[in-house]
Formats: sequence, structure tokens, C-alpha cells
Amino acid sequence: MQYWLMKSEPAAYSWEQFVRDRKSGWTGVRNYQARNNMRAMKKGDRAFFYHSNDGREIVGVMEVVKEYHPDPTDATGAFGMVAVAPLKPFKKPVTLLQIKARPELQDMALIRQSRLSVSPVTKEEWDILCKMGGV
DNA sequence: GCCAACGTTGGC
DNA sequence: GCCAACGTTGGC
Repeated sequence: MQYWLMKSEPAAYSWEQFVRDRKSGWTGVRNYQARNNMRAMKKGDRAFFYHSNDGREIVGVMEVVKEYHPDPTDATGAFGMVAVAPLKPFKKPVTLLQIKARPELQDMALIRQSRLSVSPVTKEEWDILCKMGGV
């Protein structure tokens, strides 16, 4: 089981909409590093849903329900997508400020590479963040 | 709204 | 293959 963090601007696609949809194809990734991370995802892996820009906080936990496959919104065929489904919301969202305040979380790609939209999370980081989020 | 970080493009 | 110009992301 591997762990991940995926970003979405709530104005473009929010956790609330995701919960209403019950499942979503993660289309629109156009960055090779992010794509490679999606390629490495296995069915059943867990991922945090992070609201970028407006919010700047982790709002919930989701599960990979379909592994990497072509993204129909990419005409070039270079980029694919995975499908994810919501598992549970954080009781209390964990903000970027809170994450930056924790020494054990300073090595997260979220901090070191702020522009990367799909990034790995270690088991240790995952457990800390879940505890902070009350799940 | 600004700007730093960083990825991509295209001329040479 | 290098690198300057440019575009985008996302925090502040």
C-alpha cells in the first residue's frame, strides 16, 4: 500500500463536488513528474485530497479505484489519469501552515516542490497527517 | 495582485 | 544540446 497527495483548486474541482460525484477521473495532469507518480499508483492506494490556492489544506482521504490509463482530455496521448473515490473527510482540515510547523513533515514534496500536483507521502507522514486531521 | 519556482519551447 | 524567453502554478 502506497500513499499519495493530489492537489486540486477548489474553484476547479472541490472535495465537496468529489463527494457528490462519489468517484472521479483525475484528468488534466500535464506534468511528467506528476504523471509518473500516477503511473506508480496501485488500486487500493490511499491519497490525500488537497485544496490548493483557495484553502491550502488537506480536506480528505481517497482511494485509487482505477490505475493509470489514457486521459481523453489530452490530445497528444502523452498524459494519462487514474480514477479515485472519496473514503472519508478530515474532521479538521490540516492546513499548509500546520504542516510547515511540523519538523517531521518538512521533507514532504508538498513543501519542497510546491508546484507538483501529485506527490508521494511516506507511511510516517501519512499517519501523522491522519492524526492531525482527526481520522 | 505579485512574484518565486520551475517546466516548456524554440532559436541558434 | 544549450539557454533565453516565456508560461504556469501556487503561496503569500
